[in-house]
Amino acid sequence: MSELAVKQASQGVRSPVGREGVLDVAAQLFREQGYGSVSLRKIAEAAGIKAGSIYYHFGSKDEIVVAVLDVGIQVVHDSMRQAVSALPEGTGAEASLHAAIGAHLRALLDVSDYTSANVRIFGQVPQSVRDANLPTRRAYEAEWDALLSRLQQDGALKSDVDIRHLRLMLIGALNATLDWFDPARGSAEALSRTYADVFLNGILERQDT
Amino acid sequence: MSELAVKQASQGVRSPVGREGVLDVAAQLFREQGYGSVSLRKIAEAAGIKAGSIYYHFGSKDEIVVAVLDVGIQVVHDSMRQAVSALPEGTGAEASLHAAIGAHLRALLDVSDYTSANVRIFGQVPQSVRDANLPTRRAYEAEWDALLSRLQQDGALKSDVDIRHLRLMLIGALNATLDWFDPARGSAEALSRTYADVFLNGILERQDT
DNA sequence: TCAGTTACCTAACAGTTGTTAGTTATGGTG
DNA sequence: CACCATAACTAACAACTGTTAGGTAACTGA
Repeated sequence: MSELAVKQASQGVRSPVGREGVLDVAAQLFREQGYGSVSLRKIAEAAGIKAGSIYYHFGSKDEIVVAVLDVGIQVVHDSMRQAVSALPEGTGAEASLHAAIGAHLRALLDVSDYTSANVRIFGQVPQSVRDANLPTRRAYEAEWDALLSRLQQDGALKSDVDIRHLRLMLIGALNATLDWFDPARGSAEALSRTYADVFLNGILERQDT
Repeated sequence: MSELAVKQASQGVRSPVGREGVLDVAAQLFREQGYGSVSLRKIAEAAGIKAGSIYYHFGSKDEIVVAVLDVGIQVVHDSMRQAVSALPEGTGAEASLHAAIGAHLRALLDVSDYTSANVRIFGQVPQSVRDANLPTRRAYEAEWDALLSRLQQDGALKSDVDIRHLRLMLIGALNATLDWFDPARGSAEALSRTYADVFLNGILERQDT
């Protein structure tokens, strides 16, 4: 039984788990165990209900997965947009990129089971589920492309780097941290500083200065 | 039926599929479809034999997966080590890193179903299987750490970058290309040039020069 | 009080999974 | 020829999967 299930059981009157409760538990299990080894019965047990009851809230397993994936992108998208738009006007490329990278990493590593579940299981999920999540994904990608294009047009980024490529490389590197990052041994904050510095300035020792 | 199965069937005398044939087919299916949705019956059918027959060559499904994962690392490890050791003595950091990155990307994107299967399914596989693959993995990681340390000791890399972090960031970014790279629309060769340049020099436009 | 809604439960279904035991055909070796 | 290892096959198993139909208890508004 999950914490949620225990909590429910210890209360005299157990309030309904509901659609949201099922979704929360599903996101957590997907993040921890991946898509393939999380069955509806596992989700139900962790939520403190029976498997059949899930069909009161959702029409199919795919419907749950799609919902988790969509929320996962929305959370990181909101986080990133808010962080960037909160910057004072005329903020430089360095600070802008650092803010965006920090927001992405925080959502992924600290804040949201939904976002980490998305990154973890997107490649394991049936094609139809992936397709359903695509529009939400594209919107987030467009946000990044807009930011990077703006910086490039300001002359802050090299004019010969391809924006799409750069975005794929950047987000790919950020998402890969999920495989090894241990929040007990480092902060997402410090990580984002390292990543921003490497991407902005490279790792080569320079003769100038 | 797979190409292999068809090939076998069209020959009058079908030569045995064997352990190797099963492994090849398994690697290809894992690369294409991930771990969860590839059953022993799918592997068997693609190989042109029946599911039960697989147990003549392997003791369990896990044993197949472990074998695929190990070969996948060995291939990319050999490729990378050979590329770097083939360089003339005194080769600079730029060329060394470019060679290593190129070797990794070629193994991942062009050459080996085993390597791409490894990257794709490692995160989907049971803990016990992951553990069995760990020693092989560590050896490859050590090869990278050795290369990066050497470059740093030569004074070519900034002295304040953490080697382990850098390796995780680099390999993470490289492996992430598997999710979107289309060999029909670009070469792994060109990709490795882009990646090496970004990591070495960064994306910031510079005032100097 | 009573009908309606909400949120669950029970029990079963058909299909798929990894795995096993026992059998069979083939080709080389004494 | 008989013998034996190789490499497969058939048929079944128990467990687990997503899913469905029908039932039940508790709260809500009239």
